[in-house]
Amino acid sequence: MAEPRQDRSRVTRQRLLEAAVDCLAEVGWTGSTVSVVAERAGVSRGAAQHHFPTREDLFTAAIDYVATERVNSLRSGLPAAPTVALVVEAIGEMYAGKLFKAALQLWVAAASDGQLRDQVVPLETRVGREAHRWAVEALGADESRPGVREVVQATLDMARGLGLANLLTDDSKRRSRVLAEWAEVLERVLA
Amino acid sequence: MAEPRQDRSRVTRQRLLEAAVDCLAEVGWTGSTVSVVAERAGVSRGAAQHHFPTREDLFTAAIDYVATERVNSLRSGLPAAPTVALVVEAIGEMYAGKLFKAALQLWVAAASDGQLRDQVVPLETRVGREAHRWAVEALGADESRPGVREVVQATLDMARGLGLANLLTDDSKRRSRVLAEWAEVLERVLA
DNA sequence: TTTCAAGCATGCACGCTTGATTGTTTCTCC
DNA sequence: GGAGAAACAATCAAGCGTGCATGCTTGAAA
Repeated sequence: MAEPRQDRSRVTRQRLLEAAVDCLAEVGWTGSTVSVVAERAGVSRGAAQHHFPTREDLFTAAIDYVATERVNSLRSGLPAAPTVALVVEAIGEMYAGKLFKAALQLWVAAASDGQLRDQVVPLETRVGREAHRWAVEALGADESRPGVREVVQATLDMARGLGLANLLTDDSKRRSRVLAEWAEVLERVLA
Repeated sequence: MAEPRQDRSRVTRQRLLEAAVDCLAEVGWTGSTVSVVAERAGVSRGAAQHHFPTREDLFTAAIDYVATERVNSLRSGLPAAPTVALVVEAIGEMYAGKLFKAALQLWVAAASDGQLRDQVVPLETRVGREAHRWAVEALGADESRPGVREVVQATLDMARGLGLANLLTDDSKRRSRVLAEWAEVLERVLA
């Protein structure tokens, strides 16, 4: 899809994508109808249809948007004094926000939709790789030592699990306790 | 809902519930229409409607069914010689099967459906509690020691995260490596 | 055996979403 | 300033899922 020429168009397009992400996080995949997204974006359904002829077009773009935003939030989020505890906490936050909720909806929808799956899987592996690299760097981990790579991955997987637990109820208090304890264990392992 | 009088009825009802779980795991929440579930169960749509007048009735029963099945699979799954590695592996399996996939669909659907959420949350907390108790017992962990409780929870959360990663692609090889490494760490922590 | 209720099957109407078509406004470039 | 394209708005037909209403079949009790 070519880059639009008018500024107004770019704005509308951007608003549609952001609205799509918001809707994904709040009303889920099937709840995010074109009408709902358009209304949230403050544009008419016809306008949405102009930019994205089909619903599939809209959400393939939205999936890309979610992936890049998640990577961006990684890049800008490295704490100044990266103690292990702070890094672990940051990883926890990464799987607790709106973007994670939106991505979760996409994963689950993609699990039973081959078309969508082919869109989501490559982007998700890319995000996962970036997150891993970020974590290794932030933790100052030496991946050449056996087991270190797996423990870093375990940290990310645990954060994902905590994020999932945080989906239905506010699990932040428990998450903090678990992450704090994990940070101590992780620090000993990495030392 | 009263217990049906005829055996045939109980069988049909059971088949519908099992089909509902299968469909949840395979085609997702919105894909699991009454027609699809009924066809999979080998009964007509009318029969399904007789047992569960509305779709909501069907899936409220299915949610209960999933919860009890998950608890049952816990109870029957304790390894004979519970080394830490075996227990961790068993926990990993727990979040890799069909029941987990079905439950995942329910969680995500419940995230944007207040009605469903009220059904799912209490059952899920119960399953979580059972799983935690089972893990503590199987690991022989001493929860009176500070931090032990959190580490056990972290193990379960990590398994949940790994299960999520296993949703779109076959992640079993990576999971085995991560779990094996974590088992070693966990053993040292619990000692 | 008869009878009646439970179990089961079928068809229809309603609401919703999507994608296409057509008409209207706004911007850009000549 | 005007022509033409891009952006936006409104309406229509088609498909799908649900719920209801209506018959038919089976089994158990009198």
